[in-house]
Amino acid sequence: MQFHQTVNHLLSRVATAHRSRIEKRLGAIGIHSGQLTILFELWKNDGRRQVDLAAELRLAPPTINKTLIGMIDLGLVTRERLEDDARSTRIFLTDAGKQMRQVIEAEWLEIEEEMLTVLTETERLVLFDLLTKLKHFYFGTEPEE
Amino acid sequence: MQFHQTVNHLLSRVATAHRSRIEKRLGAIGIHSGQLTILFELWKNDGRRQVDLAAELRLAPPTINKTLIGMIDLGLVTRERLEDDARSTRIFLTDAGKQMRQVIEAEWLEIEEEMLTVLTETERLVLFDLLTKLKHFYFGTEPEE
DNA sequence: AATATATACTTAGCGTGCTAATAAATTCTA
DNA sequence: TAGAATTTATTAGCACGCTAAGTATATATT
Repeated sequence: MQFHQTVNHLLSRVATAHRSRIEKRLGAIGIHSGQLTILFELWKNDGRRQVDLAAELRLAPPTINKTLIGMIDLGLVTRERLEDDARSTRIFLTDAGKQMRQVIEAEWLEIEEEMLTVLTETERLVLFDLLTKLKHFYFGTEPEE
Repeated sequence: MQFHQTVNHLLSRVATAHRSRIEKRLGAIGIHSGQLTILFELWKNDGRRQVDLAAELRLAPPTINKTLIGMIDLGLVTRERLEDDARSTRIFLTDAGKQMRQVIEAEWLEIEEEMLTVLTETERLVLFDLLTKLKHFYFGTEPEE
């Protein structure tokens, strides 16, 4: 059988290379891919609970927790216990975390453009559509955003 | 800006979910995704040097090294110093490593099918084509296999 | 031949993902 | 209301990716 000719395998290899490239580009800014994933969520909706971030991103609670520790150290976010439920914490962007958006936005679009140089405009749209379908498969959702 | 509407972001999220799913499925067999990546290469071409595996897969030498240690522990491969160059080692599949192929082959195809249930036959082919182009971008190669 | 450079593997340490197990707080239920 | 079950965050520990630094061997240079 041709393992190498499965979407499975192709996606795996491309994904690793993709993340590696993103890490390298973000590294210059002083940030990591997992941190960015959370920043994206907070930029969209600040002050979420950890468990809600985890659920939204389909990541395990310990993953969120560990990444947040790094982000607190970097001064990107703060944590606050809820008053009406001492189990939970809310995560808030600091000014630094908010301002980071400008720089990352530019970098993110550059990465996007570079990656898509090998595709035509039509192919980009098709790829976006197909990845969206896969995301719905993995996330078990209907279109939302 | 809509970060969430970039291929970049979509690919990142899908990739994480994809790997997570693969890990879960392979876990039942007692193997991990990084190990499988190397197995794929060895099934195609046994007895490679570590540095060649790293180059072929675009992974850093320490990554290969660490993963191989786990595979040796599992009894999937063996390491042998080259006689004519004591710096290098060749990696050989054990019988266990060879026989593993049967089980994984079946599992791999199942995962492939499940993932692609959300796509039509045409979409599958298009996705394969687009991912191939991205792979060439990241790997810096022309079609080879 | 002696030194310098390059190559290959290894070790140490980090971020991102996971599961399992703990601790604390809340909510449910009998 | 007391005890049980659930929820939330955390800690510990693993695999997989990376870079930086170290060691050993091979090759080039002088």
